[in-house]
Order: sequence, then C-alpha cells, then structure tokens
Amino acid sequence: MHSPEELTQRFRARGLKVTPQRQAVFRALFNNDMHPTADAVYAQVAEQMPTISLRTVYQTLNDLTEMGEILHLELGTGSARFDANVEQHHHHLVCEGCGLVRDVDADLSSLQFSSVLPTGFRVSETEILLRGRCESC
Amino acid sequence: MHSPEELTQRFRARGLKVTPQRQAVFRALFNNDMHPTADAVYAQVAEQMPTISLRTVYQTLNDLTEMGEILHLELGTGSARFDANVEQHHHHLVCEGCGLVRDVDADLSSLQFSSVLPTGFRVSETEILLRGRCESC
DNA sequence: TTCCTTATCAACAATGTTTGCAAACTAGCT
DNA sequence: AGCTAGTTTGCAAACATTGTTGATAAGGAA
Repeated sequence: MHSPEELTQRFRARGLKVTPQRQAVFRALFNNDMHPTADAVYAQVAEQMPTISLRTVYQTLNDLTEMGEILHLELGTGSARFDANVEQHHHHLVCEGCGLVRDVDADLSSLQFSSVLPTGFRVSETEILLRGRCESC
Repeated sequence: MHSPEELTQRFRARGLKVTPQRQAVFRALFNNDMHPTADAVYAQVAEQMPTISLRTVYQTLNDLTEMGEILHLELGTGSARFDANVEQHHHHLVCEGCGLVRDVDADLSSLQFSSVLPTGFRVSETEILLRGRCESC
C-alpha cells in the first residue's frame, strides 16, 4: 500500500474525507506484514484512539480494498485478513495452529492444469495456499 | 467418500449410530460434485424428510469431515462448501459471480517456492484456488 | 476565519453462518 | 421388550460483518 501521506492525497482525490480515524488505520497498516484481522487493526488503533468504533475500522478497510491499496484475504481462519503488500504478487502460508499468515513467493510459470477448464471460464486470480504448522505449534 | 452402505459400516465401527437422517445426508452427498453448502444439503434432504433440522445436517457433515469422508472447504464464498471427492487430490476453481465450484487437477511437481519457508514450518497441504468468472456470469 | 455542504462517526440493531445446550427421542445391544 | 448411550430438535448464543441514523466534523469557498 501507499504511505499514509500518499493515501491522504488519494482519498481526497476520490472525494473521500481524511479523518483522524482513517489516518490511524493507515498508520496501523503501513509496513505491517502481520495480515491482521479487522479486530486486530481495531485493537491496535484503539490503543491511541479509544473512542474509535470497530464499524469505522471495517469501513476504512473496505475503502482501502476497493481502492486496491490492500488485499482482503479469506483463508478459512474464521475472519478476513488484510494484506498491505499489493506491490508484488505473492501467495500465503497459514499456520492451522495459531493463525499466523506469511507471504510466500512462488513460481507459477510451470504450472499445468491437466484437466480442461470449463469453456468460457476466465481466471482472474491464481492463488496458492500452504497450510501447516509453524515451529511453535 | 464411500457409498452410503459402506458409511453405515464405518459409522457403526466408530460407535456412531446410523439414523434415517444420517443416511439421507449420505445419499445427498454420494456422487455429488456440486460442492454444496450445509444449507444446500439441508434443502435437498428436507425434500424427502421435511422434519430434519439444519442442526443435524451440520452435525453429520462435521462427523463425515472428522472421519475424512468429505472435505470442508472455505473458499471465501460466505459459507463452507463440502466436497465428497476425497479419493483423488485436486484443486478448486471458484466463480466469483455465482459461487460455482469445480474440481481441477493440477500438476504441482514442478512448483518452486523461491522464498524460504519459515524454519520449522511443516506444510500439510498445498491448495490452489482459481478465481474468476464462469461463462454465464 | 467563518460558513456550508456533504461525508463520516459512533452506537445500536440486524444479518447470516455456525455452534452450544437441554429435553425428548431412538438405534442397537441384551 | 427394555435399557442406555448416542441423536435429534428447536432455540438461544457466538461470531463476523453490514445496515441505519442522528450527531459531528472535514474540506472547499467566501
């Protein structure tokens, strides 16, 4: 995602207002590779801004997702994870014990689909998910 | 998954009882490649057995999943999908329009992960998800 | 700076999926 | 037929997420 300063520009360019709440969410996500849930973002922001509501965090996360600044991931961990790394295409590794998510690069160029895809199906995204257990789980 | 008759044996062998409700769920899933939701299974079974409860369908689906007879899939479509094909390892294709799910075979043997996995991480499953739009969406 | 328009905030209610619970019931054994 | 442990059911609750609405604040213009 872009820096909080750049996001301020981009939000205004879209006619969206830049509030202290939104800036706090920007800062919580910038350079964050934890793939936090909405609730985790809320918890982090609420430390500095106890009056913010979970609803506002969801709203801002949805706005950022629509703008392509973050990725909304559904990894089967019960709640959505948000990924601030949209610069380089990558895949994910999920610990089934503690829910840890990590980015993983993979070379897809050699991938072959041996069965024919349904006629007319247009693939927009190829996603690889590695499930397993991390060292401490 | 195994046939309804074989499932009857396997449930009894585990000390689980075989009720008409469970048999109806067995039949609804056998040779079913629709990847239905719990609610879809319920709807299908309820046609023949209107008194069955959604709770019982969930219970039986969970039992079958624990026994490895079906797969519980979380594909980001809002609700879990159940896959009766556990015989051959495969991947999935999801239509983001209508929620259609189809099995896809893929050759993973050449897949290379260019970044190092976290030390001590044990991968138990490699899952490929193709998202896109089917012909009618 | 002040005003004004419009988007946003916060609290609450509502939705949808899945699970917990307790009482009534039944499969399968004797 | 009777016993008993496992099942079913209906309802409530948990959980993540979204809808709603009066009050509030941001940002542009004067």
